[in-house]
Amino acid sequence: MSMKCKYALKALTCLGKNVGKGYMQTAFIAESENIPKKFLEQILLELKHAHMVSSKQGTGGGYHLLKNPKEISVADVYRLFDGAIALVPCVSINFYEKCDDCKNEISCVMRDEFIKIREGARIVMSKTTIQSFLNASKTTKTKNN
Amino acid sequence: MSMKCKYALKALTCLGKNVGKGYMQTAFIAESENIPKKFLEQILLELKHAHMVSSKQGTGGGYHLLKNPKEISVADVYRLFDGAIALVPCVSINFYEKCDDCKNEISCVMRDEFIKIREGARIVMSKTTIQSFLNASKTTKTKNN
DNA sequence: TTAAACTCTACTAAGTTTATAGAATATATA
DNA sequence: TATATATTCTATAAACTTAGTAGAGTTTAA
Repeated sequence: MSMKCKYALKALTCLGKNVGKGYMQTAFIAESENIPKKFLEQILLELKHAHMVSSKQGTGGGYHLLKNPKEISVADVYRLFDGAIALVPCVSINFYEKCDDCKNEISCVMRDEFIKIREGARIVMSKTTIQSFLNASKTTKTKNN
Repeated sequence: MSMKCKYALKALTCLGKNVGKGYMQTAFIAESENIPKKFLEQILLELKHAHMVSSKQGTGGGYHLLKNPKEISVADVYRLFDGAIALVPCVSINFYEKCDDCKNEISCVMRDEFIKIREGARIVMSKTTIQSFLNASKTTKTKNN
């Protein structure tokens, strides 16, 4: 996973703690999550364009979640920043491409197995959401923090 | 997955078809699997250094599998060429590294979830072996080939 | 009017990927 | 022994990706 994608997940989780409390600024998220501010600006903008967050400019502005934390999965964020979950493009659901080196996709002996691997990853990445991270912070974690 | 890793899996499967039939040459594998020959040479050499294949130089030489196809998993080959299966280094079993941006690993709210995601991928990648690909080629696939 | 804060595009250094090139070494066989 | 075959090993390079940085512009509240 790229740093960009990881930063996005951290930023979304940070925003998830603020639901119902108005706008949260880039500078605040950057500092609390240890993310370079200018880089985070780009990331939040991409999340906005993907309709995961909403923003307001000017004094008192910032970002807030546009979706329920339960409805933003690691799979969604991964696809946005890093692309396909599948190991090879020819078994990708959302980023399908023909493999350059494959003569015949139907007769490829690896394809069916790669689909199983994709499903293994896809299912667990779809089940894990921003809410999963928020739940973790409510248990023992906060005591040691 | 890198092309290098995919080529390695294809080469190993090709060698798997030849078990008990002596040596198979790089040039033959390159042509039947559509892999650039000089690139494949490097890959086979790495597989040799990892003790997955054995080789013999000179006329009539080539490569053969050193392990049972059942004992070479996609996870093994992936780790050799592409490194960690985990999405983030701090939850990797074989390639552990501290995350630069994490202040405290214990209190990280994403870690436990990333471990679950790693297990989803790791288990299915470990179950899938060169034998799995060989089995696929024995069923309907060969008819359409 | 000014300061705060997001918006947007361009750029860049470093690292990775996907090869290619060529010389060296080992082996079988004529 | 000479030759062709085939692996071994290291170096190099072009293209692409990643992880940012820079800076000018726009919107908003006070």
